[in-house]
Amino acid sequence: MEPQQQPNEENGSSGKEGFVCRQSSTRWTPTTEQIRILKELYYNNGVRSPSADQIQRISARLRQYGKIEGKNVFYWFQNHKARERQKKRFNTTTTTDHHVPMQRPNAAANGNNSKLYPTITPGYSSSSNGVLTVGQIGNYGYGSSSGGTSYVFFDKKRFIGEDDYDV
Amino acid sequence: MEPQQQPNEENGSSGKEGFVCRQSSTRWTPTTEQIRILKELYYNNGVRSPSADQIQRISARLRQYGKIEGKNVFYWFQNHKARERQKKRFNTTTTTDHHVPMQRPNAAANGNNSKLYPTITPGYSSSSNGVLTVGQIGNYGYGSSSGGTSYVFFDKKRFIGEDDYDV
DNA sequence: CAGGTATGAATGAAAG
DNA sequence: CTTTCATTCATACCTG
Repeated sequence: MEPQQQPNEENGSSGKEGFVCRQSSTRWTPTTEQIRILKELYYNNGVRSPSADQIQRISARLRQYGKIEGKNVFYWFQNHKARERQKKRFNTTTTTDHHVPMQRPNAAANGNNSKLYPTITPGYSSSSNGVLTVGQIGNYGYGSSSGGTSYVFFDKKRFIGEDDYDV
Repeated sequence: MEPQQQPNEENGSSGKEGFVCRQSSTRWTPTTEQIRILKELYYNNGVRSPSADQIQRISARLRQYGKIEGKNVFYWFQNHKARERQKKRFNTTTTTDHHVPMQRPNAAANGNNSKLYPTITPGYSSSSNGVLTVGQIGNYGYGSSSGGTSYVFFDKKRFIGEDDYDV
């Protein structure tokens, strides 16, 4: 289980792109160094959904160890978080019965299960840049701020939930 | 970006759209035709945040190719736009440019103004509806200073409740 | 070579 | 508008 492939770390860093011929055409295959750093960020720093700003920085750092794009980082965190949550989802009600133990929750993998997320490190969040998304930044003139702006105004609930069905 | 090969594209183009095989999912699965049209609208006509009127019309048109609801169209545009922006965000550094470098809604429809979308005509179209579908131009519909009340007044129930009142 | 699993990528839906 | 969640597809890679 968990056949963590160890494709050497030659991929990009100092090795050659010998294998690149095959993989480059398709999806990104992270190197062990990249994975290590990503996990470090995830578990150590509590980074779970990095902002665009952080993604840029992370991908820039990881690029030292191999080809990588911003979206790779983005997806990695998305998936990692989602899968962790997904696995946990199984184990909710009733602790007695749970057959098909396909895979134990990686309790030891991260070790910090006790506290789950070691805080979000309240200090670092907005450290590097001060972008902070204030509503809509790119308000290019077709501003909606004045009138009935977004759809939220007309009852999102109605729109989606459709609780009411008047004609 | 969209190498997504939709394995089920016959959702309505070449057969009964009743059931595709295994579409018991709650989630809308657009057909290739629907996607093609949506992209056409997005890129050719610059439609990015269609108004309620437009949504209704678009969904009606797309319904020919498969089951679809207004909210699907709504979400599609929202997602498409958001993802395009987002992708750009972690790839480009937000250096310089603080002054409306924006993409105009691509009025380039000139010459390409085929009949694909019957109601997109730049002027207006006061048919029975009299909805006035602003196609391109930066004003995405709710720019009217006088009649800007469109949103708050339109019937959202139309989107979801639009079972088959049309035609 | 076939099968299974882990995981990158994509996107619909929705929350904020 | 922005961000996140959930689900699914596609594929790399391990295993027998």
